[in-house]
Amino acid sequence: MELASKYNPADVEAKWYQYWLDNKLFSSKPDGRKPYTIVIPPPNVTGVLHMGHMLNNTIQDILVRRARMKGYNACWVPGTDHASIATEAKVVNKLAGQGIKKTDLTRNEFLKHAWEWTDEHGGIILKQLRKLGASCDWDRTAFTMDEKRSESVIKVFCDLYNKGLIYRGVRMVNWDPKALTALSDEEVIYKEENSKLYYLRYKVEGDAEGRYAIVATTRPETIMGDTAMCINPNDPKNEWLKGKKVIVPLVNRVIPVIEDDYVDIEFGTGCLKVTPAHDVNDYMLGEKYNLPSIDIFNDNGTLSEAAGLYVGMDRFDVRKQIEKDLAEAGLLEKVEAYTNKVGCSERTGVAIEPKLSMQWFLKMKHFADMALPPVMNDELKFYPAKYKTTYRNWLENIKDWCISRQLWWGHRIPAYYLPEGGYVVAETPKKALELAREKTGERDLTLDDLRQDDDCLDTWFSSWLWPISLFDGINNPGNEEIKYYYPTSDLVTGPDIIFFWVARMIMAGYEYLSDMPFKNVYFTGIVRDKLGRKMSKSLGNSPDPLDLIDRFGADGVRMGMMLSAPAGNDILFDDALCEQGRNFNNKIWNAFRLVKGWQVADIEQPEYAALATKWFEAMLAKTAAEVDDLFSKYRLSEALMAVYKLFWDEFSSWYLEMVKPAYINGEPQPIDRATYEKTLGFFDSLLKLLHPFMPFITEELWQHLYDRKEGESLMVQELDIPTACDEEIVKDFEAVKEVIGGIRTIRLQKNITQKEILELQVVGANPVAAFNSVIAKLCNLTAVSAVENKADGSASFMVGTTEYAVPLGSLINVEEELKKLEADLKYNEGFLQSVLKKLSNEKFVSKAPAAVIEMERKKQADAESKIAALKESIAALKK
RNA sequence: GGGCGUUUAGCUCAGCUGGUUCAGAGCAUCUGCCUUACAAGCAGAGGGUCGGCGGUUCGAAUCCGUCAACGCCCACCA
Repeated sequence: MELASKYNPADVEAKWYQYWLDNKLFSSKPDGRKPYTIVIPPPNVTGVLHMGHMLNNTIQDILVRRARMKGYNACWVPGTDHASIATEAKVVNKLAGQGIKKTDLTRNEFLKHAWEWTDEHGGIILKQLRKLGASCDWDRTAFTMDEKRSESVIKVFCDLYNKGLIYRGVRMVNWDPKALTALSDEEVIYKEENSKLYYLRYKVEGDAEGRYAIVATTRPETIMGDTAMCINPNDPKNEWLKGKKVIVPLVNRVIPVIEDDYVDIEFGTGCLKVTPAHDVNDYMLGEKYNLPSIDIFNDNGTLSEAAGLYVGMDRFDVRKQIEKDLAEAGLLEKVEAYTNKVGCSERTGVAIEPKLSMQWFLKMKHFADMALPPVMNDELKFYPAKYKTTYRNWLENIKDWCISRQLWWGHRIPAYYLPEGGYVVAETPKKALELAREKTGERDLTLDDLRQDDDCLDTWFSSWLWPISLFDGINNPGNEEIKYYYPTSDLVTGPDIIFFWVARMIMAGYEYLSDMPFKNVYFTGIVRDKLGRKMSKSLGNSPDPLDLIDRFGADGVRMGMMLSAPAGNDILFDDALCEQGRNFNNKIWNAFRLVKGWQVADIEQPEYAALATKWFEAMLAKTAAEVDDLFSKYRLSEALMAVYKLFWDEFSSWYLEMVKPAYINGEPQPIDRATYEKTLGFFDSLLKLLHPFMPFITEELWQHLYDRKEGESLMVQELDIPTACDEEIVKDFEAVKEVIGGIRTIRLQKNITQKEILELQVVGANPVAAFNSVIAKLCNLTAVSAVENKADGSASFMVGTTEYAVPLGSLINVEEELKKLEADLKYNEGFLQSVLKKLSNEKFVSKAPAAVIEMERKKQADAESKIAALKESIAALKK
């Protein structure tokens, strides 16, 4: 078999992915094994893959593949989210490009366009995930708006309504004037903004002296909605305003001065304008003091007829204009620069307008009470655990969830209004009609008499059911799949959606299955560029994942993602990491070429090879145990690093070099069968350990390792490497490595090539005598001999307390050697001094534990013996 | 305003139930090698008073206090 000297991922990745698909290796059905389940955080249906997805899905795939190889029935369920606002905005934009306004379309016409868009762009992202190697069970691919999921959502809405947990009412909500819909509190992002604080003059009605109160506001454009001015009753400087009435500037409306200690005496002038329709706090004051409420805005953020002034102008244009007009009218005291936080829509970015409107809400207290304890007591674990605090904070201050959206793309609220007022809530129009007839007592009511609510539900109202609805657990409670796969095992997601999604899934889980939706949550970090900046389109610092895969191979990119992605820490992404991944692939590839290139013969196994296999077996066990442990702690990048070092350093640089057959007269020698078989076995184990991280190259090599049958695959092999490790040989071998390193250093310093054969002398007892054959092979030695005194003219070094010497005859430079030895001696004497100082400290000796003191004594003894040996060497050189 | 987190080698991080696994890893750097698997490589080497200060202790990267810088989350100060 001929293999190229460089690994080419493009040659094999598509082939093996298709092979896995053809053999249905990703598919999962309930059986007698233990389940391991992950539900994908559903990406937006029309989205494209970005680096965050790469990280997230690489982690999920690693977990799933590992679980599969550990004997679990692994099931990774893929799907997409309809992303109500985002998708509707895209469709509206697209239609606008064709000169079509949404308002010109009927609901059904619009939905037709939206579905067309979805069918056209939908699922691209899932196709892209295949390039990454994602081992999802694609037959299970779901969509939050497909039939089963939609049915689940409607069912749950009705159920919660019937339980009295959903109510409808007029409340102050976050209004997005661009998307023209209400938003939940979580969808509002507060951004710091450099704005201005305007000081306005409110003249006091009937004041002979023409006095005025000064009100500081950031929103002068809302004065048309003012229905009161408020002062703090305990504010002496505004005492004179008590009981007075003031005149709203420009508007000339007379409004009362009310008193409430909500007002901060220190802020501005201590006078607050009250605009109940456009500020949450003002709304509260309005309710308390029964103030009228004047809604001066249209839904799109322009001023309404009710404003009286500036009608039809945009709110921000009005702010500029009214500043001028106020100044001209002499009603603007001053303007100060001011930084404040402005709530913006998460999706459209525009400033949120608090707005009174009729919406549907879900009572959250009930859910919060269920969802908090399991996380706090670690039944449901968060990695990293610090997010428990964040979680608790939110749940302890939970507010009702505004679940209605004034959008068409989504699950339409199953509420039906009756001709005479009132409404019924039902899963289907037919059931609604029955209920309506019951409720009204009118038997001849028809469907045409009922009008379904126009709003649809918040996207998250469907995603919160995801771990349940994917297994149809809402529509078919207790079905075989939900019983088998639920609760799922791990959830991998970003901390940015801990409230939106994670918390709410936990709530839904306890509400509908009385159990957690997943056992562990792994929060990934945010992918940033190497300068620590967030990846964004506008900065242009986000690489195209598919381009990266082309350049480095999927395995290389996967490794690049994982190398610096400890749970919860942001990852600073750098192409160089993928390059490291690619290089590693090449290393694996070449090691394989070496091994498969050997001629095998039925000859006796050399002693060094027997030792090498015994040692590597121990290293393999040790690393397998370490990797198990790291996986149990979700420290995946460290697990990868452990395997990386095992393969590159221990296997390639040490083991293969030890067992590699020599060349004689330019002719490669065969390897003995025993070592060869062992080596293939090691390779097999290494491929298993590596497979979850880099599935493609490992499958390719595994298929070449032995003759495989059609349909066989590494991805379903059992990862069953023994973890019992021979610690003794591992420890001994560390010393062997040091001895070999010592000799290599001598070769380098003295410019002696590897081809020149040397001799090694061990002064006194040789603690690593058992490994002489290994040392001789790797260092090209004639012999390793134990001596009383080393030969004259030799270069020496110490490992532990043993001195090793390489006789070099005339090659040795006495001056240089002396210098080196004396420096060594000086260091050891200094070290001994510090140890002695410690040991002569009475407090230390009396208080430190015996084991620690024993350790110090051993240090002392070792240092003393080293010093003696060094002195001897120096004396010998000097004579 | 409240809460959380971070600060260790040039970079990214581990170590933080106090003591030879305590000063580590990978990458980068430097030196020597185109040695018959691999220059996307091999063999070596250098590099940090563990953010500052103070305390506890025989002993502190590790525990306590404090200051500083950076980051994140939450909150109705107009």
